[in-house]
Amino acid sequence: MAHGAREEYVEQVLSVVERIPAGRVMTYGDVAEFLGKGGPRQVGWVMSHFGGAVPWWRVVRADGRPADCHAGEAIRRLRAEGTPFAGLASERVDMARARWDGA
DNA sequence: AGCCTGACAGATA
DNA sequence: GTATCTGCCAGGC
Repeated sequence: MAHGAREEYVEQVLSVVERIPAGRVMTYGDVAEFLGKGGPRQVGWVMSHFGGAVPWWRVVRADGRPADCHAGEAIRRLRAEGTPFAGLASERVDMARARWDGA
């Protein structure tokens, strides 16, 4: 389809994010690597424009911290669904326990 | 084409 | 711990 490449990529990114179980997270890089195309920045681009329809708070940066522009809201939602954090007062997700590979 | 920007990542100081 | 740089891929001008 025309300009379909972009929309198709958007669809694929959103479908992966949609499948992330509650209490788990994926990094931007993980999503891109799982799809086998694009990169962390492309996933970020998709989320910024179409992420509103999926559990966007389950996509975090590689260090376990949500993106800066919605950090507070994301952390609140992650805590609400029982996502493990690096510390009680930490704003970083415990990646060793919460990281999901997409399988 | 060139240049800047970005919900990123890794390395380095 | 923070600050900065480079690599990455795509969009907008």
